Parts: sequence; structure tokens; C-alpha cells
Amino acid sequence: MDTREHIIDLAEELIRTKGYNAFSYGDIAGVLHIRNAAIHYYFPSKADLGVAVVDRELEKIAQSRVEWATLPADQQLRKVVENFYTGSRKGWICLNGSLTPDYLTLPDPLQKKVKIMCQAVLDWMTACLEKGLEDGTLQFEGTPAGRALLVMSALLSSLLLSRVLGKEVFDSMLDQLLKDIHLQNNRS
Amino acid sequence: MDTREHIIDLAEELIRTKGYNAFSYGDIAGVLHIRNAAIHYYFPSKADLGVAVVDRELEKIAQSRVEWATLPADQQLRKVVENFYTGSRKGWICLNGSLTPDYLTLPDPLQKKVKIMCQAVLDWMTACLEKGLEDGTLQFEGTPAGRALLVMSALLSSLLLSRVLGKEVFDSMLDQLLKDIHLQNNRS
DNA sequence: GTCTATATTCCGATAGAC
DNA sequence: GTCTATCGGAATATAGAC
Repeated sequence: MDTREHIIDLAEELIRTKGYNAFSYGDIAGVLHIRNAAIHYYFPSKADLGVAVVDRELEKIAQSRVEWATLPADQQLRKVVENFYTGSRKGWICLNGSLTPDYLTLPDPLQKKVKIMCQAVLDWMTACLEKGLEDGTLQFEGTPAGRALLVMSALLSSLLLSRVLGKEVFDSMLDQLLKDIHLQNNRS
Repeated sequence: MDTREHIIDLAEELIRTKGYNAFSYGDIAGVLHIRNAAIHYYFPSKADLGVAVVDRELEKIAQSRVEWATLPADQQLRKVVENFYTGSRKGWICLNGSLTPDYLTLPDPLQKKVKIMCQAVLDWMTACLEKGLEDGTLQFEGTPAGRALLVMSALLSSLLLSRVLGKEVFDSMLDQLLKDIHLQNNRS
């Protein structure tokens, strides 16, 4: 059992439910049945832990891009949407939705990582929409870059708003969002 | 000079820059040159202060709806966009963008207020889009309610993302967003 | 009515035990 | 290499001074 990875798992969950500034080493230590100071052995500072969470997410993004490279654009997007649907069911928001509001309070190394993560998601989304135009599986108004920002924004916000206003909001938003890029929504 | 109102001003700024969990009574006391404990005279608990900030915002929303009731829908929307543009210039995010990510950590009375605020913004945006269809100043795909969620989401996210990725992102997002509802963007 | 001194709790981090 | 005892500081909140 990899304690280090277990700590990152718990930190990610805490960031996505309570936020970076609202969780403590104690929250993690309680679950692992060790003292909070023990976490400092694996991650000397809280910033190190935050960076580790984001770094792992960056790896997942890079990995998915490679794995899904041969799929049609609409299928790639469907897989992304699936991840958000899973988050919605658990009441988890995405890392960008949690970390960008706290951006100005984050320690410098973590700020840099968040910036990289935001850009990585945006780049991937833009590339995906471009591909969709080429392979004919997607259609939309405007440029891929401009539309990618709106898609990313809607996915991020759907988790924020549905947690406050109710789960139906998530379905309603995704329905209209996917229609805007002419992607058939399987779920509705 | 109204100390109470001054405290609410500072609290709103702090929530919109650092977030609810990252600011302290000390941040406010420092500016007012009093001890942090003095704030407790005006707002016994931090939750009371948060509720006061949201309550004032709710009043502003109600007031604007009345004031702008006779304007065409596109002009009403332009005024809302103007507010977000002002926020963007100062690096402030909106109250919903700041408080919904922290939702699960907020004290119960504040949670209730945030929910009411979210719903109030959504209701107003929905009504505005409905009016736009009637007076012919707006056109868009889908229902007013569904489109309102996407507009609200884009406005909220534009402040989050532009602070991290750069101001151009704000202009880019608003450009595409307003095109989606066939509203001419004066700024670009 | 307005504010200060003080109590209490909690957090992140260091030093050192095993 | 892994974890615990403990420090120092900061946060919210109470009790009471002026």
C-alpha cells in the first residue's frame, strides 16, 4: 500500500470538495490513522502537496491525449464529459474550478502549476474542436479557440452550480452545451 | 463615515480576491486601524459578515431589475457585462465564482444565502433572455433557461480563467458568448 | 455604543525518536 | 526511512473596559 499515493488521493478529494485553503494535514492524518506531522515526511510543505496533486493531473491529461489520439473528436469529448458526470455524482468540482478562485492566495510554485494545468486543458480542448471540424464529427460557431473557452467554462461551472442549485442543472447545462457543438447527448 | 458599511466593502473585496476561507478579521482591522476583535461588535461571527455581503448583493440585484425593467433586453445585458468587465480590470472575481467553490465549507446560514443569490442571478438572466426573444433584440439556440445557465457560467468563468491565463481570455470569451446570443459586442 | 485585552482552538512546520 | 512530540503563530470568538 503506497502511503504517498494515498495522501495525494485524499488531498485531491479534499481540494475538490473543501478547497485548498479549507483542508488541513489533520484531515488526511485522521483517515490514515497517523499524526498530522507525519504527512510532512512525504510533503514538507502544503505547497508541495498541492503541486503533487496538480502534477498527477497533468500526467493524466497528457496520457489521455495520447491514448485517445486515434478516436474521432466527438468520442474524445464524450469521454471528457463522462469524467465531469462522475464528478457531479460525487459532489466533486474539478481542480480548475477549485484552484482558480483561490489563485491569488496560492503559494508561488502552486500558482505556476495551476496556470500550466489551465493552459493544458484549454490546448487539448482547442485541438479536439479543431479535429472535430476536420473529421466532421463536430460543428459550431466561431473559432476552435474561442469555442474551447466556452466549453471549458461550462464544464467547470456546471459542477459549481449543480452542487448549489441541484443536479438537474448539470444535465440542463450539458444538454445545451453539447447542442452548441452539434454533439448528440446520449444521456438525455 | 459608516464603519459598518466600510467593513462590508472590505469583506466583499477580500472574498472576491482571496476567498471566504482565506481572509481574516485581521485583514479588515488592519485597514481600519482597529483591533480585529472590534469587527465582532458589528458582525458577531464571520458567518454574519458573509451573510451581510451577500444580502447587500441581493439588494443590488433586486434594485437593478427594477431600474432597468423598461430597457430593451440587449441593453440590460450590456450593463451586466459592463460590471464583469470592471471586475476583470481589478482582478476581482464575482461573488458566485468565489463562494460556490467553497460551498461545502460555508456555515449553514451563508450556504442558504449563496443558494438564494445563485438562483436570483439565474432567474434574472432567464427573464432577460426571454424578454430578448420578445423584443427581438436577442436570438439564440435552445430555451431561455438553458441558455441563461451557459451565459451565467461563461461570465463567472471568464473572471476565473482570465486572472490565470491573461486578460485576453476575457475578451475572447465574451466575444464568442455574445455572438451566441446575437448581441453585438461594442468593445471588440 | 464602540473598542481592547485575552482566551481558546487549530494549523503548518521543525526537531528529533525509533 | 517512517513517524511523534512539540513549538510558534494565526484565526475566531468572549468578556469586559471606557
